[in-house]
Amino acid sequence: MFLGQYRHSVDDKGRMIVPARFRDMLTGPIYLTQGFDQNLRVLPEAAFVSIYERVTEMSTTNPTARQLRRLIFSTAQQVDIDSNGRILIPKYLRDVASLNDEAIVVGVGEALEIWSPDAWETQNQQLQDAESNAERFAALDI
Amino acid sequence: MFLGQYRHSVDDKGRMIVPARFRDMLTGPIYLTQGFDQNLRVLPEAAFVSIYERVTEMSTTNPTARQLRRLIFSTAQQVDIDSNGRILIPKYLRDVASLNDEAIVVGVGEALEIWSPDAWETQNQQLQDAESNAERFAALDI
DNA sequence: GGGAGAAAGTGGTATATAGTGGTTCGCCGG
DNA sequence: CCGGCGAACCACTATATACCACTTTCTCCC
Repeated sequence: MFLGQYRHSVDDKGRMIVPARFRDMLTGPIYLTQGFDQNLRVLPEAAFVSIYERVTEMSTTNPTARQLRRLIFSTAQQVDIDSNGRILIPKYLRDVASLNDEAIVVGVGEALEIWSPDAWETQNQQLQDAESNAERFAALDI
Repeated sequence: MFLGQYRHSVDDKGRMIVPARFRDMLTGPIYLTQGFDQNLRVLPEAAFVSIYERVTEMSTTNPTARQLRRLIFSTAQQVDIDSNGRILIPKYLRDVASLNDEAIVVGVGEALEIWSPDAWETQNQQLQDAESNAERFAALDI
């Protein structure tokens, strides 16, 4: 289970540390994909396969399904953790998320998200809005 | 069952004592999450897992679900009790609850809450207001 | 009621490891 | 054959965590 948030540097080659807490949960193949909110997602094999299956069984004749499929697979990349615990983020994915020299890595349960500090700040503002939270949580009925 | 309230110091590394009364009830994994009122919640495993499952099964393509997932998981952390009976509260969670050098730990039945002294004072004022209590609690029909 | 002992609470220090940056080696292209 | 780019390796620095020692408070026994 991926939890918490971390700030890490991205060097000019696009290398970024995977927070140590997450590393032992990422032993198998890792998939890096474009997220839905100007961010990136890091998926362990199981999570990626489950998305793959759901998207694949969607109708080919549905234009939206085709677009979703393109979005997910054309931007996806299988990456490895190097001997120092880093992954290499391809240039085109860094551009998608506007990553420069720093990134915020966020645990969201079964996956990770990578954000530019600015985008995360904006996102966080929204998340800390107490009133909307009341509505969000109401759906959960905790 | 967690009952009562305690005042404890938080050192500059974010370490805080778990009141001795609560410690033997917190043997398994412990989860620290953001609460609903600028406070933190300490949950035993079972309680957190039930939240995890409900949030995880929500759709990835639903923006509200994504935000809810971020809100809950990015502000959560699995923590351990060290050999001295303390837990380490990550910086971002101390910020959420405005914790500096002291915290109030409150038992609320199946969980604990951690408050900054100021926030607790405000909360306590409300709780001690007998007249509005009568009205508010009447609506609950216990 | 007082004293002693044990447990709870606090703070500091050292060390392992996480994190960062640089350099070299190899491969591919010109 | 030479040059450039990319990837892996290596070494250093910073930080987090685990360990240790001390103080204070509470409880039990005399």
